[in-house]
Amino acid sequence: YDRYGTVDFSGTARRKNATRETTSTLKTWLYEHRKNPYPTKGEKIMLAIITKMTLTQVSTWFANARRRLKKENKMTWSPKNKAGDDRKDENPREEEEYCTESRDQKI
Amino acid sequence: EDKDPACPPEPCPNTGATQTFDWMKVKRNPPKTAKVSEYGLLGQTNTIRTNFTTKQLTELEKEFHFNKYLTRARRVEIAATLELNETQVKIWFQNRRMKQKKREKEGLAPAVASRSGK
DNA sequence: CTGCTATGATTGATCGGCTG
DNA sequence: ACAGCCGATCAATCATAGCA
Repeated sequence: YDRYGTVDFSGTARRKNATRETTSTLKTWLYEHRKNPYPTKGEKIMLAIITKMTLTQVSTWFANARRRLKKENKMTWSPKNKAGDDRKDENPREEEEYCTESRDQKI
Repeated sequence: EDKDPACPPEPCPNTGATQTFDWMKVKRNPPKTAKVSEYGLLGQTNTIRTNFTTKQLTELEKEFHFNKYLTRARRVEIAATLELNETQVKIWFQNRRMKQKKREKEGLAPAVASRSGK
């Protein structure tokens, strides 16, 4: 459809949410690589096969997941609820003085 | 490499530690589609994602159908006609090419997953 | 049934690398 | 030197799924 020309036409790509197994696989990979959650093309293909998703969907999933995580800056997604327990992240942790890297404001 | 035999349906690692990895700190430069508004200052005219009008998109799409790549001259022409930056036109074409490629690749071999047919 | 949030997809634009 | 392209990713947003 046309990027929001509101041309919605009946039946066009019914976006379906991923199944639990699928998200579980992706989340596991993401967590195990939380230091560098950027799967290579080969890894994406592997994950795509395992989850039966397309390469694009896997890429999109990771892109969205990464952004979400970054936005919340809190890796607390896994359980996110269910049983009791949960939120608990005090400490705004804003230390990290602005490191040295900074955009040289080339005068 | 690769150790993940069981792979329980639940990562459930939660260490509580809200670590912040460097990839999370990556900030991108804000789009600087500077266009110097005719209205003078008024804050940076744009710093945001420009929204192409339907007309502009239609023209761009039409041109794209004509040729996938633009020449400098053509780009200048189009930019002027649509009131866009040459850069915006250039970027639009690049993105459009990538989009097309992706589409082809995908719409031409999605059902590879064995038959499981249904 | 209603409202809201989680999530998949789209797209203008950036980043780094490569090339003519 | 250097601009344009590619591939990947970002960031903001749209639209819908799905649950309270």
